[in-house]
Amino acid sequence: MITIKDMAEMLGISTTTVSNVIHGKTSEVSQKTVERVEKLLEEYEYVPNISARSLTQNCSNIIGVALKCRKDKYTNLIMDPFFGELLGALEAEIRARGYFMMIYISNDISEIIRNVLTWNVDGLILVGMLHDDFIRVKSRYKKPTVLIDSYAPREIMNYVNIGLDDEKGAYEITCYLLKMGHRKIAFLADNMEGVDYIRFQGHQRALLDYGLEMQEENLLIFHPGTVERESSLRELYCQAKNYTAFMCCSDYYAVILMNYFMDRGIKIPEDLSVTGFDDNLMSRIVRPALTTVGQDVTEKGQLAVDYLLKMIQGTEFSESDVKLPVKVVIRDSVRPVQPEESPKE
Amino acid sequence: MITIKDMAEMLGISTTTVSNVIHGKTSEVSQKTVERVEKLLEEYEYVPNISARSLTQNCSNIIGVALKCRKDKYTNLIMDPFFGELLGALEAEIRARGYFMMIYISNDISEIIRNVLTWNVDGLILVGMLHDDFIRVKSRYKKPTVLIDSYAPREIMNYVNIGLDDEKGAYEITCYLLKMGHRKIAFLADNMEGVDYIRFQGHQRALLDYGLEMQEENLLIFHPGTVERESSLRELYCQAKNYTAFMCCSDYYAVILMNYFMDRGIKIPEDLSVTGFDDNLMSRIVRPALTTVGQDVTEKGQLAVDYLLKMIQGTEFSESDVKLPVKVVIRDSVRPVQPEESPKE
DNA sequence: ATTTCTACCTTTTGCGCATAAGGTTTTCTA
DNA sequence: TAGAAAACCTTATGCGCAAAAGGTAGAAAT
Repeated sequence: MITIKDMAEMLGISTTTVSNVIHGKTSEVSQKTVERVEKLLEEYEYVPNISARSLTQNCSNIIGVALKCRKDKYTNLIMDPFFGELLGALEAEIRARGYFMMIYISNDISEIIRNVLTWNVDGLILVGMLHDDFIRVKSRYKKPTVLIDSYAPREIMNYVNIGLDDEKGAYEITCYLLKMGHRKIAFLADNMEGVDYIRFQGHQRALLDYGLEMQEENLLIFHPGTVERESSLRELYCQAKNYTAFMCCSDYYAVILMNYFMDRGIKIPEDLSVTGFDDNLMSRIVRPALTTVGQDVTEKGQLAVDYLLKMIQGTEFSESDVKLPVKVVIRDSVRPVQPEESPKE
Repeated sequence: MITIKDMAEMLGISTTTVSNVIHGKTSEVSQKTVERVEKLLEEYEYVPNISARSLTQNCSNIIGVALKCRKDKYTNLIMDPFFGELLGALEAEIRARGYFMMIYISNDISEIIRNVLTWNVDGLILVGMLHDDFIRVKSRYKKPTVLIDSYAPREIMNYVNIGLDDEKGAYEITCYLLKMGHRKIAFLADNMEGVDYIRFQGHQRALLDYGLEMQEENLLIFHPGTVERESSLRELYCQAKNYTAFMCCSDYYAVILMNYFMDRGIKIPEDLSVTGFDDNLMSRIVRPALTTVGQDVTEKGQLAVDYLLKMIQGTEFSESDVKLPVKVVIRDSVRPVQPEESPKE
């Protein structure tokens, strides 16, 4: 690793001059000197030491990305492909903008913030956080922050939230189910906060439009990491006969459930219809292909980075809550049903 | 952000004393002073500035992870869930060991190495690299490096390679197909380098054991990012009738292909058997569930980090090529066939 | 009573970089 | 031809931290 000082000594000039060449301030350096320095830069493949630069500039060029994601408890694998997809989109955009990406897969926001401060990270992207995740955050945190698919108290930090029009997505896919004749619909969610709650509201609105009311027993909540358990799935299986359709808040849940049911003889969509949310790779790959709510993950990632850099660079903008459009993607996991038809055994 | 200097001034003591308390060198500081400093550390939530520490220590506590992965060209999404799974495993282990993780999704190793030097990264984990990826690397690169599922020239860097016993895995799954009566087997790979080539060798060995020889036309190569194309899939579809089984070098390829075929009326496994490699989430979720070669991704990630830290800390060890065990996971995508039976139309 | 030791501090230095401030020349302007 | 300006340098400083080296008391050892 050659340093500016090394090169300055080799050429018998000052470090300032070398630094000026590196930063293209060639108006202050003679053509001849520029060439001599550039030759060395090439020859020794100079790369700046960002730690040092970060010290003087008080910024690091790092963007921290924190994922709270469905991660297998024992194996630590990221199971839901949605997160991988999003990560790819974020990474591409962050790099394209000349920044570095540091990731944390955790939902301990205090820990994340410690890391962020430690590294003097320029900005933070939080994915999938809920209100409760923020309660342990003591200090008021002031770094530029963008949330994706999250729900946070406004008091604690100034942020832009990038999400989907979840209410509309849930409304529309519920309408689709209703239009297909379904009346006994189970709503399967991670929790009753954050995006899942918004989706629930959309679901309810659709029901009301059809003169139905949400019954409490139709709301099935399985916290992250529990739906995969045999016991949870068996419980769902036992309840399946009460419904003609399951509306799930993620493709991941939908697919897990669908397979468990199918393995036990429930025919989908003949006996039971299932819908997802996200439109990730899985929904296209399972059979029957999953009817779900589609989104543009690439755009989500790009927008997140875009707003974050605006905040970092101090560009003015007014949005603080961006809702990306959403559309129902009809595939093969829902079949029409006579409204009066009761759920099959 | 409070600094050591700030606190030293507030207490009217030197920065060294504060630093000593922070590092637990309390034998050099009076109990009373220790307490005064600790009170401030708490109160102002001191976090060290790692950029500064990195400068003095000449190490950064960052581990760089570079993925060369099947990424959708236009959307930049990471499509193969295997990478997400691995990323989760790596992140957990890296953090558990007190390091930070910086990721690059790219196959431009020169660029990666630039980043690594710039950040003074302590070590590097490269995933899925091939020999050719290294040709543009000019300088001899000396940082501790662990490769996962890669194939690199030994001259250019000193590394530990973590992989699977690919030869055995391919051998065994081929034997399984042969035992089931298959004789016309297509071998579908990303390329003829790296792990895919090793897998090919295992495949060939199995064929030889059964007195068969690999026919050139049975080797189907689709470079990353091309197999998803309609034209590639159609080409495969046209060739399908020549085979009774497709052996794929990844679950991703297998699943893509399976679905395309099934959508066009080919019954799997009745008309055609398919096998994968990796055993990621998809293989469990598709129907028919995919018969594939299983591995322990968590262990792969843990071992990679483990060896990397050994290299970083200078612990002696002798391995330079670790092959993790592999086992055939039999599911539902292969059916027995009469050896004399010719491929179905 | 002198020396040695220990407990507890501080001063100083430097990591690599950026930049403010300060020099010379040489060239231009009035 | 004096004075200003431009062109091209250098010196000095500090970011936050760690650690080597250098104190200064008072207690213990000789």
